[in-house]
Amino acid sequence: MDYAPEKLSRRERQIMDILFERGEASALEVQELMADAPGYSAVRTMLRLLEEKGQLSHRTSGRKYIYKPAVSRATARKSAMRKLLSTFYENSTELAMVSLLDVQGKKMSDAEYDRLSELIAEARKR
Amino acid sequence: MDYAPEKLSRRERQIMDILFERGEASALEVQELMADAPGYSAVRTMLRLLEEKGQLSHRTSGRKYIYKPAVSRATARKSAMRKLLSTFYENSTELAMVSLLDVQGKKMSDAEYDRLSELIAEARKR
DNA sequence: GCCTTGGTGCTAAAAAATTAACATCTAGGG
DNA sequence: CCCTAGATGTTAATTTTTTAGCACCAAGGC
Repeated sequence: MDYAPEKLSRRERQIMDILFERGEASALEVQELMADAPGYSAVRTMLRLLEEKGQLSHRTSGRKYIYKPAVSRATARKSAMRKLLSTFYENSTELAMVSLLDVQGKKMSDAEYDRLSELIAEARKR
Repeated sequence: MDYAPEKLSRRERQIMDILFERGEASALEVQELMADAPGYSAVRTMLRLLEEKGQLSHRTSGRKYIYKPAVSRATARKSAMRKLLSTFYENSTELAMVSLLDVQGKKMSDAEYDRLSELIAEARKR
């Protein structure tokens, strides 16, 4: 299965992104994390609709609802990475890696570079 | 400057993605590339609105308009990669690289792995 | 016990996005 | 010259999204 944010509206997507980043959150927390946040009611309605569509589930904690994505982070990650590759990098791992190494702006530590090399070595073996 | 697709509606975003992937395209081509494509008129309207908002520009080719994103691919790439990292990878280059190496599904050639290692070596030097 | 606080449930209004329809223009073929 | 095909210009209707408002309910302090 994969996660298809293309079907979601702007606000729905914004909320899903927050939940993927955060893991899980209450309506109030979601609101606080939203850029250009609308009113509390609006946020709650969207959470409810997302749940009706099967994008979210919730558990209760005291009187609160805590929402989280219905799809695992791993699944969503994979879909998102694929979409990024196809949209911006002509499906080229190499091009994407150039961006990836560059994007943080600051240089990484030697230990980090070692770790990255190791990841490639592992992938090669497999 | 950076590219902020969060402000765009679902369809607008879908169109921008197509144009980033494709480089440039006419209204008809955009329509053909859209999933669940709406009518031709609808596509044209959205292209016009995107241009009014400054997201696109067009040139003419014969009687046709050929649209392309107002922002460079490099700029959009950087924004997209950053957003991906923060939403799904806790801003960890390493986590992202794991996905990146994994996502294509199939193994790469030795030459490709060599090239990737080289990229890391270069980044380290800099 | 009762009031206040902080949450949800539900409904409807408002705004925005999406779509279609029709008018218009222009190049090219017969 | 005239007609058709294929494109854009413009407007308005429809649908979806987004938002707010109010009713209700439960837990905790006084």
